[in-house]
Amino acid sequence: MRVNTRFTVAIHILVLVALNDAHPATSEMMAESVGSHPVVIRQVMSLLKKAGLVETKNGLPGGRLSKPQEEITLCDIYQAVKNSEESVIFDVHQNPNPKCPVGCNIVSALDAPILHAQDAMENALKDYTLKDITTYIVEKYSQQNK
Amino acid sequence: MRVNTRFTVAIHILVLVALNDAHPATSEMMAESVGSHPVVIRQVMSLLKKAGLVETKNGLPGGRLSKPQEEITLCDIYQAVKNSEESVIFDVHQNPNPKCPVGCNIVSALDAPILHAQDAMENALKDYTLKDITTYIVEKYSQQNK
DNA sequence: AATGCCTGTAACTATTATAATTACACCTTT
DNA sequence: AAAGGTGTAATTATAATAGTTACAGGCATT
Repeated sequence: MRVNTRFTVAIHILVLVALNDAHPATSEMMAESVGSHPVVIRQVMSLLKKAGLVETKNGLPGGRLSKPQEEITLCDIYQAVKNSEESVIFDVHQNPNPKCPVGCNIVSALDAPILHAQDAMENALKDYTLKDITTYIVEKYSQQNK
Repeated sequence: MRVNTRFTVAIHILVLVALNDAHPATSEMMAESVGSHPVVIRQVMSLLKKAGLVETKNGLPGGRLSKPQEEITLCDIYQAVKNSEESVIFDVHQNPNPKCPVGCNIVSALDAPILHAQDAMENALKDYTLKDITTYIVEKYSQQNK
């Protein structure tokens, strides 16, 4: 698997939880759907839980959404799984020369633009809710089985 | 140094080129300002050259901008240094289970939102030009030396 | 209350992207 | 021709992150 997939894995998990019809899926079953490892599922689930998007009970398989699907945006999910390292899309190079007029000011010069880009990205993610994703998947699937 | 810093290194280089006052900087000098290795500078420079943002002559130190600073947006720079891998902010998990209704459709379900977020980010980068960055740096530096 | 199945999480390993570096052919100026 | 630079391929080192192991603890069924 590639890097940085926690975000899409989180969406995948939430779709499974949302569509879960009374058959609580274990982390092992979810891992099979996602194509990953049960512990990865539990780790991501833990982040989603901390963010208040999902509720689980220790020892019991599955979980359920804390809010209606329509109220969970992809931005909420993104913020749930991002860590502080990733909190900004771009990393600024670490060791610019403080003795150079450019080197000593490049980092602060880039603050605003990078934040602006980050905000724009997160706002764009607010245009989609979990409901949009589940709806797409359910419709696509029913077409495929027509 | 951290990952993914090509973008900010590229900006740093272009600022040096833009502010370069008749003293062509070698890749070694630039590397000292950036806090990196001369070859990294040449590699990034090569990408900027391919993107038509900068002109250099083999064998000769330094280079010069192909366009006025006002016409080079941070988006232009971003697109110059991104590779196809990074062309999308988020990687989708690679092995969703094709036998699962969710697994077989999650990737295409995420296409639109991810592209939307990517576009929003790139558009936000268009709000800043190289001129904005150099102006900020020059002003900040002159304040510091008042 | 005991067993079995599950979660939660810490800790470790493997993988992989990317920065750093080495090496060298080729260009330019003196 | 010599010195000093670029361009780029190839290799190594580093670090982020996915995968995995291990295990303590919760819950339900018996």
